[in-house]
Amino acid sequence: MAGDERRMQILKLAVNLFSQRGFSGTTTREIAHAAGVSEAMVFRHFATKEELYSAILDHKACSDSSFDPFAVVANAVQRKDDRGVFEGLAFSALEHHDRDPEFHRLLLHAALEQHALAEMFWERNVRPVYEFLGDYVRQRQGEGAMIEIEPGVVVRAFIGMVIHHSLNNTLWDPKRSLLNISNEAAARSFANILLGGITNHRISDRAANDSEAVRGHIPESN
Amino acid sequence: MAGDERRMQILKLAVNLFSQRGFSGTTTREIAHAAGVSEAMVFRHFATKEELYSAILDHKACSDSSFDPFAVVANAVQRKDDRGVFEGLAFSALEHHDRDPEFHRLLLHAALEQHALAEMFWERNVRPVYEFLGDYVRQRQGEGAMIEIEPGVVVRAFIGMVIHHSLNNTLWDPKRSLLNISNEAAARSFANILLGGITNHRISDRAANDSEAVRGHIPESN
DNA sequence: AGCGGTGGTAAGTAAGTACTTACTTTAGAG
DNA sequence: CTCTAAAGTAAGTACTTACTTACCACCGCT
Repeated sequence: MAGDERRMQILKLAVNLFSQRGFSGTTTREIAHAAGVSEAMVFRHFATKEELYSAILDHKACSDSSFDPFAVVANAVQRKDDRGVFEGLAFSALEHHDRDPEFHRLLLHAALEQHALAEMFWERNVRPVYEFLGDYVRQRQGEGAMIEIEPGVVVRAFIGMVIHHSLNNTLWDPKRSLLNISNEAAARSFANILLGGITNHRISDRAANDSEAVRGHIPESN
Repeated sequence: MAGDERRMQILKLAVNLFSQRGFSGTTTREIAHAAGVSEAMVFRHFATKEELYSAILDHKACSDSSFDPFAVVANAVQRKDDRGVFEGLAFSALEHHDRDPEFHRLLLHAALEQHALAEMFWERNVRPVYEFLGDYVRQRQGEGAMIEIEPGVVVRAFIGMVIHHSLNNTLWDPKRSLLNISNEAAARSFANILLGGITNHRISDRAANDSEAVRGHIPESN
């Protein structure tokens, strides 16, 4: 087997193991065995276990990405199609996660282990989305299309819905016993909730933003 | 030092280490050293490393809980105070997570490692909340107070906002460089978004549930 | 045929790893 | 003070870990 081919094969098998057991839970022997070669072969292609791990995260997070959130929503943003923006983003993110469930686990492991590449991923892939979406919300607020609310919290709420849904599907409830719903339906519902809420207000009573009714049910209010 | 006292001390120190490095990333020697005793002492109190780990998860998830979501919202549920229910729940969950950030990490590690107690926690602590909130939404829909939408997806969306926010604060962005907001404000905003959405609809145009505009921007629509 | 480079391994090594054993110290009851 | 039970440890054991070394087999090239 050619060098590059074997390298890729080891990498692929290692992804699988690291995503299931984490860095320190995976042994180089297991990786070698899974790839059907001796341990020495692994160490010919990757100087250390850490280097193999980094190569994986690097490969997954950067090169192989294949998911460009900006391209997905560019069209809708230009047309100021709020539903298009949020629903499109949610749908493509959910699809991406479905296509590569290992990545989510891998990333969580890396973040928990405080691996440098997890922070890099955050800075390079997450922060820009937050800022981009935040700007969009701010713009739409300026146009009077959206209520006055801290844009950051809107973005957090929406990304929360989407990521948490993926996290449930891959980690907590892979059988989907709690909620079994297509990505289309989920994306549509999340966008609907964000944009319209769930209460049946025929006349918008949004003005009462800090309604009195809320107070008093929150323990330790300050 | 008395037996129970030492046992508790070891447990406490082990929580800290396990939450930071996970099960296989933490050595019994580190635990012993952190507690200021010899390894033999750890194994006198806990037969195996696994038993210590389970004792921690058990202790954290069950006994020490100190967070009863049902008690928190019972009052608001009875009064059909939607904002009270969701804001109260969000706030107390966020406060709880703030008070015990190690637990979130611990739980994630356990889930990634597919530890049996993670599933148990899910079944005993998460599923009931989903079902309870789902029932509440269903009831309010029956009363015409909420739009017709799968209750499960509403609950998922809301819990997603809250949990994802906590996850960001403890794991991804502990410096809160992306969003620095009090738990009160976050809970209020999340509840507002869920209940009212963010668009500035003076007249509710919610009827157009499956608006045509959305289609066509979603890649691979089936 | 001979030769060098590449793909491959068996058999190491030194430093951990979880867990044990055999032993000493301490504190409190009679 | 004496006896005992529990708190505590130093120094193991058997095994695993990441990583090396020394060597083999094949294949294209002159």
